[in-house]
Amino acid sequence: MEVSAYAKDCPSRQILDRIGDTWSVLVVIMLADGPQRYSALAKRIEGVSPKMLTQTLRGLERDGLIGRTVHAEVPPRVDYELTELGRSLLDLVGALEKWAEMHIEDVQAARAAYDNPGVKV
Amino acid sequence: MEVSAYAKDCPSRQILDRIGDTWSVLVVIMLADGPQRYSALAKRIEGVSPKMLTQTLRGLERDGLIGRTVHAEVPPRVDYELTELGRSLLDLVGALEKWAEMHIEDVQAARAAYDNPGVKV
DNA sequence: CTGGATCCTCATAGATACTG
DNA sequence: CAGTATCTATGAGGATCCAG
Repeated sequence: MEVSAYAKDCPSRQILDRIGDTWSVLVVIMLADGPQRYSALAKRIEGVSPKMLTQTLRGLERDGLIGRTVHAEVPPRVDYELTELGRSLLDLVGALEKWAEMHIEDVQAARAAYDNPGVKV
Repeated sequence: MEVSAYAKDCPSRQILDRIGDTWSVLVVIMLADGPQRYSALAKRIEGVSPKMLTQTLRGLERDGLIGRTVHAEVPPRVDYELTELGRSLLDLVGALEKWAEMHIEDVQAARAAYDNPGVKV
């Protein structure tokens, strides 16, 4: 079997690109608490710029993972919330966190060993 | 709760950065078949440059996900194989593929709808 | 054969300032 | 408030050459 990095139609690749994105997963996790306003997300997700937040939200919205609701008010108010599809993604994120917690020590130990070849040999 | 993109000590973030990497997951999947030579990997993974392949392999090796065996032969021969830790990652990749297969149609439909706002409204 | 070293370029993250 | 417009710099990644 051969694999192609250009197999863009590969489902896994598409999902991987989305969750591999720095901000997407953070936004999804934030929205797990319930609907949030743009400014709330901006505040809670430390280090994100307006540009990246908007870009991330648009991407998630396009993929049908989150919904966007504009309230006709002054001042403007926009709420974002997880769709059913988005919530299903939480299971995957959960599995990822679980694996990470279970194995992170092994990984870090391996890194330490790799970076300090001389020690304890 | 606040999240920080700079929470580099967050296990999930570290794992995400690794599997979000374009080539890492492909290499891991390739190695699921058994030990492989550098040149075999280079051939099977379409589009990867020697530099990126080496870089990816080093990263995976550093994280303890793959093992590297140099055979004292001429011509040189180097085998890569999954470690136990690496194989455990296959479960996670499997979960990801499963989610992707189950929901990719919804995602693609959402994208189509997003990209063609006028249609069927 | 394996892969290190170097150079280059193109994409994009991020900061900042501005607007409906 | 919720973004958009613009700019810059960083760095991921490709191509190439070379060495053990």
